[in-house]
Amino acid sequence: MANIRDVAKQAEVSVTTVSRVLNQHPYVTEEKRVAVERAMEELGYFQNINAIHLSTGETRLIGVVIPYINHSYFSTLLKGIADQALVQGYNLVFYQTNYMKEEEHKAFEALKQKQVDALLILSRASEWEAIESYQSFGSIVVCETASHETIPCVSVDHYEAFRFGMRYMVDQGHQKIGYCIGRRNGTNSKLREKAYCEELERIGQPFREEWIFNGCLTIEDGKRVVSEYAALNEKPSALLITSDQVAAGFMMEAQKQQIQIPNNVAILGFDNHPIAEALDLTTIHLPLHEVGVNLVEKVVKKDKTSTIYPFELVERGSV
Amino acid sequence: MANIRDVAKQAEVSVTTVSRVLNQHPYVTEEKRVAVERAMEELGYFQNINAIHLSTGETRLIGVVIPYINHSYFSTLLKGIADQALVQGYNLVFYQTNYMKEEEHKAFEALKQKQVDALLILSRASEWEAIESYQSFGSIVVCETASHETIPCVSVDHYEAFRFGMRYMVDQGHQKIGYCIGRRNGTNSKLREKAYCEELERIGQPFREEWIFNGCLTIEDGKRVVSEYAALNEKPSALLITSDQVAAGFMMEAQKQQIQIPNNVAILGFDNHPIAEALDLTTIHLPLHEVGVNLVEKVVKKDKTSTIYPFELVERGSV
DNA sequence: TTGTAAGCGTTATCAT
DNA sequence: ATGATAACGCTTACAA
Repeated sequence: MANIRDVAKQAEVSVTTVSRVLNQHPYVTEEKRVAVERAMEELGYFQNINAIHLSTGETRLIGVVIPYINHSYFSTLLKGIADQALVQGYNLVFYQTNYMKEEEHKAFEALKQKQVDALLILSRASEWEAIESYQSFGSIVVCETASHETIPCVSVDHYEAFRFGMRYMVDQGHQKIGYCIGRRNGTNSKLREKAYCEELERIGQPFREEWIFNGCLTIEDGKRVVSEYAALNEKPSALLITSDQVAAGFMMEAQKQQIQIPNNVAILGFDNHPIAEALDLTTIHLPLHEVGVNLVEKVVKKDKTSTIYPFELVERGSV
Repeated sequence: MANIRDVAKQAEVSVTTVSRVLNQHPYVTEEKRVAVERAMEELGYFQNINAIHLSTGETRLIGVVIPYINHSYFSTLLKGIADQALVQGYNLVFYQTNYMKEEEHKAFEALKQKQVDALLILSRASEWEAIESYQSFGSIVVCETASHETIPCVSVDHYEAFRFGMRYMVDQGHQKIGYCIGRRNGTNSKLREKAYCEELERIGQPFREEWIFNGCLTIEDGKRVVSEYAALNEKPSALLITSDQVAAGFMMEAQKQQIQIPNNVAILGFDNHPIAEALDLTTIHLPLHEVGVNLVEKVVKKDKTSTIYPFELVERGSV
């Protein structure tokens, strides 16, 4: 484990000179450079990155706060993040939180302790205030529709997307509309609930608690919803499902139970995951990969502005 | 940015004492502990983790080499890894490689430079020799069936699983069997090809290149294979598909094209992803979450042994 | 039980 | 162009 001093000694130069060739600074003669390079070779020298981190106060590491690491929505986002991190020469450290504030807190502390230069929060349980109090330790960007005064956000406009979905269903002649949501008390979800209520009001329909299916994240959840739906006395004729995975689970199970889509119930998914095309599921395309890319760009540039990405309806056969 | 010396001064103790309370060492009186804690409070002190890393030579970071971050097989593995890392108090740094040796090399260098304490290689393009040459810098575990002399491996027995799948198809009366594979030249894939050829020989069937579908990773690939299959003059009556995602893509597209499963072609998937149950896909269950957990346990314990996990047939309606 | 001081391996400032 | 030397902030012998 030779260090920079050993190399300097071996090459008969100062550590500064070694550091200079290491960092390709100008002002070092070809002669010395060669000597240093030979010494490094001979000693099998390599840099200790932690010493560099300590000295520079930078790590070129971005922390990513993510509830579930193998969830289709998040892993699409992640792909964009990872692709762009590669481009920018950053590495990623993952903090899988399961929406536990305690785990999110660990990520915040990592920023504070300079384990990472910056933080990307893909979804959160913590309050804005908690995040705000850590901003002085590094750049933080949140993947959320809500725009905060001082914390930059990048996301899709989930409120508008949902409202658009509602109107689309109404335009197709539906009045009795329910929906499936991942985590009802999440920020984006509250936005969607707001859009839902507003549209219901607009078309003069009552709010029916039992038409909101909560905890919908996976294919299995979609299957479960079919049973819940089937057990309903009064059934909605249309369902907005905020994840194509869940919608897919619903469709596959519905087929088994002879529930016809869209005849018995129309389905609108969100994401435009490949599974949607395979199942001929009408869905709202969300540019998640681009959001991921932008998240990294913003956090690296320390860009304090927020960006909202557009969504797009993809009409197929489920509505 | 107060440091440990500032705290020591403020509390009127030595830095060692501060370090002791920081690391909850014994041999520090309640009185001093309180004084130190007060000083830390007053100064808003927090540790700089890079200094700790430099000093201890440890980071409690595990590097994960992964080809694609949003691929169902890998993200299931990842979930197990992340869950266990949480338990063990390690964080994860991701090196998404797209199977580029150059990117894998970066991860190896990170280990060498002590950016991470250990490395988990979920799949690789690099040679064994390359990996071997980095073993002296930290614990490395590879997720692969092949057992290497000195490099510990944890995986499912892909050879046996595939062979079992072949025999199962044969037992169900199939003689004309093809298969879909992700990356034909991967280690696990070669093992599967070996099993394939051996079984073909056993039942006296010729090897048909055109019955091997390569590059099958996603739902879309499964769809594509349906077209390729449909275009075949002589068609296999059974297909082993080494990923449930691909199998799902195949099944959904097959249904559109009125190809009946299992009547026209029997399908056997691998993984037992939730999508398999939803589609009534017969599949071979691979305990990927457990593999992920074991990968972390092994790398943390510096356990040099290899472990192979059992698989299990899940019979449903596609064969 | 507490403290002094020597690392850990860099980078960066300031001379020369 | 090159080099001393002081940070960076912590841990850990060793001494007391």
